[in-house]
Amino acid sequence: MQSVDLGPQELRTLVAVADEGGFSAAGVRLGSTQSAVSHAVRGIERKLGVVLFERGRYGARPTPAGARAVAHARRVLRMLEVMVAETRGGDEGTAVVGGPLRIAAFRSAALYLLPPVLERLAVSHPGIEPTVRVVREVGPGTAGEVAEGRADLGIATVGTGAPVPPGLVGDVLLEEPYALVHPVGHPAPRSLPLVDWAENCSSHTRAWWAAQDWIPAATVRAEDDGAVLSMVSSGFGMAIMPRLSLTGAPPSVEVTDLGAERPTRKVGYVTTPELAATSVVRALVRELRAGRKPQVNAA
Amino acid sequence: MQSVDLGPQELRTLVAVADEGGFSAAGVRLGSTQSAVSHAVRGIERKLGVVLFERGRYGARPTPAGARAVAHARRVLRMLEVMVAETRGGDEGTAVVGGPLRIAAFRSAALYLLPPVLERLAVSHPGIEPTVRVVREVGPGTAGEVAEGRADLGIATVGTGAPVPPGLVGDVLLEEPYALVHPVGHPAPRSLPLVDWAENCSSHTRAWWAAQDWIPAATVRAEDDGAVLSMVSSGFGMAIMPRLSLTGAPPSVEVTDLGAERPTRKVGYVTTPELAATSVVRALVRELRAGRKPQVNAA
DNA sequence: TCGGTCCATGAATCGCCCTCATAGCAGCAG
DNA sequence: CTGCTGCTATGAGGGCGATTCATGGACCGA
Repeated sequence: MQSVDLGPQELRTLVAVADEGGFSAAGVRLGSTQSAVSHAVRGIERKLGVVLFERGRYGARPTPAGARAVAHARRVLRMLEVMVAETRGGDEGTAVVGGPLRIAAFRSAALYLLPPVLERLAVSHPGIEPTVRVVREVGPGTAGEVAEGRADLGIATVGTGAPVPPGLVGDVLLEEPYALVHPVGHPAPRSLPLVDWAENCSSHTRAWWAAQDWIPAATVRAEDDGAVLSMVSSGFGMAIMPRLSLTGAPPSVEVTDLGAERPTRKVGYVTTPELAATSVVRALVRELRAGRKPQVNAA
Repeated sequence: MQSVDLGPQELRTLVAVADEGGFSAAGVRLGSTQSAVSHAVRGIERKLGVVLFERGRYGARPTPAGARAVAHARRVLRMLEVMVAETRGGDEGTAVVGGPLRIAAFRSAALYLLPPVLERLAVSHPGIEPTVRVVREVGPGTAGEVAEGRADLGIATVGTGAPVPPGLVGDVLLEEPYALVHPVGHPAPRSLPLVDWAENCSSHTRAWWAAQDWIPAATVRAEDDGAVLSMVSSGFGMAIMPRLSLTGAPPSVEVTDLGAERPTRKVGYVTTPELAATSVVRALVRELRAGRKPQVNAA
């Protein structure tokens, strides 16, 4: 109960096992051996008094307690990194802030919303090295990536319920309208099949659809919003898409506003509480907010 | 530049040196020796490439970089604690939350605002062991305690400017009026000397004083609000005090409302972003908010 | 100059963590 | 059933980092 002390190497071991799905692979990843991993995991489990991984012939899977431990481990490791970076760099404001910054974003945000923001960030804070990872906004989505410690900040669509998931912090950046998109010059676009994609959270548009007096002739599913747009542009169908996904729309499609009652969705950022206080994340959030107004209007 | 790995013992060493103000005392606190501390600090400084403490004959004082490192170290250590606790205990909600909870509060909050809240907390979460430390609300005050990692949550008077200091999170719990307090039955209380105390943030009352057409005959300073009240009750003078400080006022004093234009002050809680996500802190905040309305009315 | 308080330093030591080698276990193919 | 191929578990031994002990140096005040 006293010697519960988890060192960075132990934390890294937990993360590696969870990521690699097995002790042997984790050993390789850590540049160490399977035996070391086995010893370490057993030691940690003994210290905590909890079984963290279910061992099977196919490797190791985290138990519920193990999953919690891994998520915390990732965060603590990240904090240690940040601590080193912020201790070295002078005081925020008087000196350079730098280091890696892992962003998780859904496809259209990564393609159209982030680039100008990151450009400004590169100017104001050249030391920061952002990496953007595109994540499907289904299930836990980008917020899940952040909660699991795999990303520092996520760009997420915020649902109608809680603005951010419990245990995380964040804010809404912009509210964007959905619009009808169809092949340019088509005489009766509403007669075309509706193209939809898995990520498209129908909760935003459901109320609007219910109020409509027409239903689409057919519905086809595409891989993602980019594919949807490409199908529409080739004349195959029409779609109801958020403005952000229409940023790079080719001239072969026409975008029609849906009027006053059009559905909208909110896009925001999510981060962990401990990272929200760090200067790298703060810098990015500042640029995100700075781009807020223009983005909304430009949409 | 690669092997930068700070273990829990090293982090604890940093914290101990900062707290104790010297290597020798830190060694004692850690149950270890001065030599170990010296070696450890030197090693950390070499790893980080930064001098963390100024050594002098009087001991060791943190450099600016050292202060940052210490603050981060406290937070990381706390995160490790939380990690252990939340990994062991089942999922929040399905299992008991428990463990120590360090609260910093100014005097009157500790005496009158917290007790009923902690009582409810003890009922709803018997596993939590709160400790309350009374902190002078001057300089960094309770928020400083939280920022420095010496407390998990602080009860603070929120100034007119930012609701919470940068890097921290929190919210306002109640807004309470100031009132005139004087010896019971005194014919002309305003002719008595005004008793004031160092903690009393005059920014709340300054505007009100400026609008008054009388000034006190004299001003004397007392140690704290308790001493002020005691001086007033013994007939020595009168005072302008927030309601919270008047909760336990004896019958020998009389409280007079200051009317519609009376000054008020806001009282809130402050915590670090990473602790705000913790189940223990969340439990306390829930009880604090639950007590909000009744407290305002009862005041 | 002495006695006290600090921190610094070098060599010896202790303990932890890792490696190596090996064992155990489950599936699968013959 | 046997041998092969993934896994993980385990015990013995070694290396290296952390701690200690003993000492030295700097500074201050009496």
